[in-house]
Amino acid sequence: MDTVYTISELAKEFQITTRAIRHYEDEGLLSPRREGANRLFSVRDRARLKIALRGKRLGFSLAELRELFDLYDKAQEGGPVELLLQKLARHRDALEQRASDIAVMLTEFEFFETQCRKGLSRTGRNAASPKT
Amino acid sequence: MDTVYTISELAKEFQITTRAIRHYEDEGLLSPRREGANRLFSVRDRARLKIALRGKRLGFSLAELRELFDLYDKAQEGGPVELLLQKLARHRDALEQRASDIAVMLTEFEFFETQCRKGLSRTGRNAASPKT
DNA sequence: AATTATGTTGACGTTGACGTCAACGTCAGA
DNA sequence: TCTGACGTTGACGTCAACGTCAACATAATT
Repeated sequence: MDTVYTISELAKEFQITTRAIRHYEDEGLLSPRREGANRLFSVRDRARLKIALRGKRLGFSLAELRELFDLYDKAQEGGPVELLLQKLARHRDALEQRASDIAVMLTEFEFFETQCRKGLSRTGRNAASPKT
Repeated sequence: MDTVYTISELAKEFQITTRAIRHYEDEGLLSPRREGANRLFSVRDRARLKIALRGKRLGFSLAELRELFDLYDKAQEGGPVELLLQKLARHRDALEQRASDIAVMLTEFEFFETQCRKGLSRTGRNAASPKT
């Protein structure tokens, strides 16, 4: 299997526009080969797109995602491993920050929900709602 | 204590500009009272700002955050609880989606890191890098 | 031969989230 | 009194991430 995808196939699969995909290419996130003028996306391209969309949902910019992909690429070649791991660490820190943010928000939600179910206790609270 | 904050105090504390804070007010995320023309932020405002910034890091738009705050407010009043919980559920789903995204990315990172440390095994892999 | 589906490259438009002035008020301190 | 330091309201600028054309090519269908 040497599976390839057209631009509209990927667009349909991931629920995005072809325009967006072309934009991601412009930004260096994808590099499909060409058959004439037409783009042909490999399994690898598809995987990167998936990763990119995941990253986007987490608020990473296209530039940051490009950085990340560059890391992946450089690791394939071999080079200053130390530096790679260091950059990776920065990305992971960003991720763990987000993980912690999510944890906090989820507990806030829990709180809110129980408050809500509790028949809306008219206990003159001031609240920004959950806690600070 | 009836602590209040000036705009620049909050700006300094959260490492953002006063412009950003005013913008959040324009978007309905904050509603400081006024002393003359000057804004006076309450503890509640501060809490909301904190929540907002956390939300932003997770890729929520200001509009979405406003929605969330509206939920909180409506719960304080009392009303169609069912609808509230339903809307809240949507927000929580979005959060849990992100949580799962993070989990995936973190394992990808682990993989990448070990690959990287492993002396960069020149095992002709193709890889988008980690897995699909 | 004409239509339809799918693709391409410009290039300008839009939206969100602010940045960056300008022009002005207010008040404490030298 | 004058200079900062801090605040205000416009209003235009900017940047990212696409949207939305137009104008065209190619290939398969009818």
